[in-house]
Amino acid sequence: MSRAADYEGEEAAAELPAAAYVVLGMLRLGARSGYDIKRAVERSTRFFWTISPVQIYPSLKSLESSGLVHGRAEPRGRRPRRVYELSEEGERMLGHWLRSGESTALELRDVGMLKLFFADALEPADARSHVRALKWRSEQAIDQMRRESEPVALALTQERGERFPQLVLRIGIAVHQAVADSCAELERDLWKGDRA
Amino acid sequence: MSRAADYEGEEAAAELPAAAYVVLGMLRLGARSGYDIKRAVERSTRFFWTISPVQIYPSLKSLESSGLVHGRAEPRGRRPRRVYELSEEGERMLGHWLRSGESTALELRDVGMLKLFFADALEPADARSHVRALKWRSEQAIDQMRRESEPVALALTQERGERFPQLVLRIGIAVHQAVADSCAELERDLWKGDRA
DNA sequence: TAGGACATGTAATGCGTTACATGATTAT
DNA sequence: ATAATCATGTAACGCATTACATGTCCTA
Repeated sequence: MSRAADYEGEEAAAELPAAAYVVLGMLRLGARSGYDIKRAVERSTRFFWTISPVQIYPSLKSLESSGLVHGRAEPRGRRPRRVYELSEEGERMLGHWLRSGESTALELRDVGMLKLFFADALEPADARSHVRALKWRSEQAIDQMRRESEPVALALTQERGERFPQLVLRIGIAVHQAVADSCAELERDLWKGDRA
Repeated sequence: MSRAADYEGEEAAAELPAAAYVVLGMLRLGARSGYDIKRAVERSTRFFWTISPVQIYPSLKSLESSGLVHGRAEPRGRRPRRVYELSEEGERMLGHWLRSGESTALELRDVGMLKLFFADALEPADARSHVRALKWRSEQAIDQMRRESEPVALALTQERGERFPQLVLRIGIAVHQAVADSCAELERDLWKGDRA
């Protein structure tokens, strides 16, 4: 029940929330349970799109009740567990969403950058430490992508011929490298500026 | 009234939503009316943090009722208009938020990248056109930053000595340049891959 | 036998968007 | 006269987060 009604519609023409497409997409990439999806998100899309576990399970239910996924119980011992697979309609829905991208408005949300934008209100030392923090954060991100995401993406390429997870990862790394480099440069400039 | 109560609290210790800090920050940078803030956001923070006009006016009211900003009516002819300025408490609140950044989780949301992540579900031609769209989008963003944001940021530096708007803009341009470059590279690789 | 990973939820709250609405001033 | 810009809102809705809750299985 819950929100199922929102998703239902004669021809499944209604738009779904982004989280639902993440779920559909992850099922398509081989995830079977809600937990699988949660882990996959943590290791891949997290860097440019997060969804929390709390969204995944209700979403799966809704998608099932509107026929976009098929689910069946598959308990492990006495522990309940439900596995899902994409229906043909689900596949179509996902494909439609992917192709409808022309209008995708540029969207990039980052509180860290927002804070830096207003950093003239801070003492120079605090501002510099904020820049360092941003740099560190991006370096950490690159590190994690290499350690956690890259192996998964590589496996997807080799085992299933899915190339894009790997390619998007490359963009993610490049973006964070750009942030890290810019921050390093800023740090130098700020240091000079404050000495002069 | 509306949400004023949410913001109130004995010592203004409660956290504000991010939108409120944008408002405070923009007032600090010289914006006076809600409309000023709206324009400032469109020309600057928009690239990494958007807030809509609908958030600005209620936010100003709430901030006023909790003493973080002072407002007074200043109509232009018969057209109503209200101007605001940061109070000392508001200044402190902003500063506190800016300094509390240690825990800022990495956050970057982009539907375009999300779609690209799942683009193996598309025909190669569609996938390539999506990559081109992403590239174009970043090129446009760079263009706009140079044309619209840079002059504003420069003015802030020269007229008020505020350096960070300009510096953050540099990061923004670098990020989009990285995306554009990555996409160009992807395009070539995809082309090769599909021919082979 | 205790801790960590597996597995799945509910309830409350509120932020943010979408759609709608209104009217004054200035420039063409 | 008409359009664009200035200026400020209201109402409804729903996604998404936070906090909380529960229990199983496996491994050291």
